[in-house]
Amino acid sequence: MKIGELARLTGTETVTIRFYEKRGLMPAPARTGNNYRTYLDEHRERLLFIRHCRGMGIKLDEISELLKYRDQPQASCEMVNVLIDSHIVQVHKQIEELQNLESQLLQLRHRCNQSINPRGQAARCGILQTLENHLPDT
Amino acid sequence: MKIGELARLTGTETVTIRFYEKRGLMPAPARTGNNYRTYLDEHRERLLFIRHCRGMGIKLDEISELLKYRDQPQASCEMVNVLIDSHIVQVHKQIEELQNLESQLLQLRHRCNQSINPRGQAARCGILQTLENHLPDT
DNA sequence: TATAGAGCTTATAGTTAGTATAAGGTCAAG
DNA sequence: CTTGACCTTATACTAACTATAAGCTCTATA
Repeated sequence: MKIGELARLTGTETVTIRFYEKRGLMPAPARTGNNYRTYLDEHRERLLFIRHCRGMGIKLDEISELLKYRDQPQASCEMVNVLIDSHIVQVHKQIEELQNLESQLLQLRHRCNQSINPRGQAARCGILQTLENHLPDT
Repeated sequence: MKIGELARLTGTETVTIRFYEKRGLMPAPARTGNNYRTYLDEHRERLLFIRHCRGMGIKLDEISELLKYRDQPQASCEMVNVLIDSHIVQVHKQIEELQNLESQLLQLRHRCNQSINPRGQAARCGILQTLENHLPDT
């Protein structure tokens, strides 16, 4: 199949497929006489694997790692667990940081002080003043 | 003060200060005879404003917007509210997406199947198999 | 047969918010 | 007089694409 069909089958942009090839995630496929890339089923499976990983937020470098294990069935899969575990920790940290940020933003938003700034002048904007002097709560 | 002192006072790298200048967030300051940048208190205040915004995850383009209102005290501050509100919505969406991702990752992790793959061979790795075929739960 | 449109090819630049590196000028202290 | 800290500029790199340009190939239709 040509790159367009592979793209359709996997929900991937053709440019992204070529990008993965340049990054070494996808092998350079055979070419037809007119220099078009031709893909086989194994390419589609590999690409789906990559896209599933991306859907989990796994980085391309880490996906390269995973592909190595996928390519060597006899290898130990211990590192796969390690990789996923550290990814989980990372995602959890991100969530906590964003929750923190959200509560700070909500506090900042409450500084709007519409009551004492009825004309809505920037000079008396409680939000701008807060950003000027310090972060809320600190 | 020179750039190094400004950097120390605001907890910003000197390169970042120059970067903000190039991006138009910080004005080009006066230069001494030896071509060193010289900053005043108003520069320090502006930079702190920027850093506080960055601490809230606000993008540089949005900070440029906020600085415009900061520079025009008579202007309406309505857009400030709008900007912060949309940022809050955005952060909330990110949190929800990451929570979704986390639960998917946890499910993936449970596919490890140590029991039926005691040697830990990649060929029987439940995680790799799951990534191969589909995302967990879908 | 000419041409329009879809699809393929490559290369390059832009996105975010810096960070890293190189190569060089300035200043104070030892 | 040289060492070290500090300043200057410019360029390239990060992640994972996306956008753009310029050009080739194939098929269908006028």
